[in-house]
Amino acid sequence: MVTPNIRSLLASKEPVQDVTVQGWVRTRRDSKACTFIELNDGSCLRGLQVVADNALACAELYPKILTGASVRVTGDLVASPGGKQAFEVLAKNVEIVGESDGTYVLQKKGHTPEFLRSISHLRPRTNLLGSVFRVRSRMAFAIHKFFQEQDFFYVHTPIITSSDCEGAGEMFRVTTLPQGSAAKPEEDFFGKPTFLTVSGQLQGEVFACALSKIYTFGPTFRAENSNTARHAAEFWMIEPEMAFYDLEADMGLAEANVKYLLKALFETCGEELEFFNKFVDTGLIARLQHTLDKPFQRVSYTDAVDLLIKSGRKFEYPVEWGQNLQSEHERFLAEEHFQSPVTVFNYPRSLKPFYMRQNDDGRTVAAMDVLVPGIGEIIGGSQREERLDLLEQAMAAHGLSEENYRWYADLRRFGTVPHAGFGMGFERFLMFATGVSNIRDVIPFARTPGHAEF
RNA sequence: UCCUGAGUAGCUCAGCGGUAGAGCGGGUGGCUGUUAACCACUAGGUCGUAGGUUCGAACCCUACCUCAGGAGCCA
Repeated sequence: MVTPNIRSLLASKEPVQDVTVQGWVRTRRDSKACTFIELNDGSCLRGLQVVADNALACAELYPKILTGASVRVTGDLVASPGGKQAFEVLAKNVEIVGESDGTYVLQKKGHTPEFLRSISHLRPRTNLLGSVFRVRSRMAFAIHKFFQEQDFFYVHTPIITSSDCEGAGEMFRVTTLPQGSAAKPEEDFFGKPTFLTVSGQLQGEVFACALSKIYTFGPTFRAENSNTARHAAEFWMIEPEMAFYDLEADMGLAEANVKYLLKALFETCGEELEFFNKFVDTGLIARLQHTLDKPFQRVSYTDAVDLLIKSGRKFEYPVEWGQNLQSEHERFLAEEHFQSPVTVFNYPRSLKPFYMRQNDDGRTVAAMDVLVPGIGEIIGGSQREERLDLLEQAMAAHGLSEENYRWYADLRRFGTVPHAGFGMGFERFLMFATGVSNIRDVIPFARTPGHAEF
């Protein structure tokens, strides 16, 4: 039996005879002649009010309809005399599909995100997490639309890899050898050391140098012992890679990508946005609208350093050309100076991995980071070094073996082309889009140091 | 990993040296087209764990655990 979801019923313009609706009870209120059940099936934020008369044969069940129970209701969708909803279901019959009891912990009142994290199996039933995960799904779809509409091909890069996207971070080892085994890597399952991928970029470049424009969108893994609200050991990343793109075009695509997603957000998640704006972050909608309306700011790393020095602001970490921009610096740029997302480009060569394209000044590379207010970096990218001699120099300087990266150098040996790409942290984007301040609350089941529940 | 703060009822919190409290949630009863419904009664606690100080510790001290915020690393 397939029954209409609550979203479609609430969208109705007129009464409907004989509907069946199923969902979970959010709350029940008794009245003299009837009981009111607020039903939610996750199809949308709002619930459906069910009015069940005490004269019905099923009335004896009402006391057992506690918060969290699943029920099936048949009745008519009618105009509601109550002020808070246009339509409600006047029940002819109510069945309990699955009971709940007084130990069900979710209440109609608010819960802290910290508590909800401890019940990840129940939290999708809350307004907050339900909204987050509806948004997550729609944004994932919008990402595919954005790239597919521009003739990008979706490439499935490997999860298990033997190559290290140098500079991306610590890797999780994948092995079938018993714990503490003294066996050599050659005796392991793959005959060599293997890891969970930290990035699909290098393999993405392979496909960009064949299909021209590609993107990956999948899980990536970092074994960093990072304990912050912005880091997870398992997260999803979007990584486009484009042949015949320079840094300028790369930055343009990154900015267009963010704007496209925000547009889709406003079009498909209006109800959820209103909810976040009310209960999570009261400045959210204004900030997102502002981001959508105005062009992203761009500033070179060198100009950004000047700007920070001239700001007169006292920073905990000194600002000096050649040093990484610290969180406080990035925050100053995005939140105070530009008050909008800002793309910082042309970073010192010494700070960046081997594959980034050397600029003519000899001391910077064609790298870029997109910084957004409140989150910091959500996108990092670069034009890749397409000149074989310079790539080999860079690999040597980073102590990488020519043997392991021969396939990567081959892309430059045979029909090399300028190309570029970037990586966007999907959860980072979701935090920006929802105002939710902890990455653990935009991932269904978060994996962080010390935690891999469920 | 480092710094700071916090752990009291199922949940959110008050109490901060002298008999363990409220709201919500649960139970019982009442009222009512209700909508964070309302009113009354009721059950529910080794005050994170282990030590210590004190006549007496939820409260002060120490260690550990957990969580949060900030930092580093990054997406």
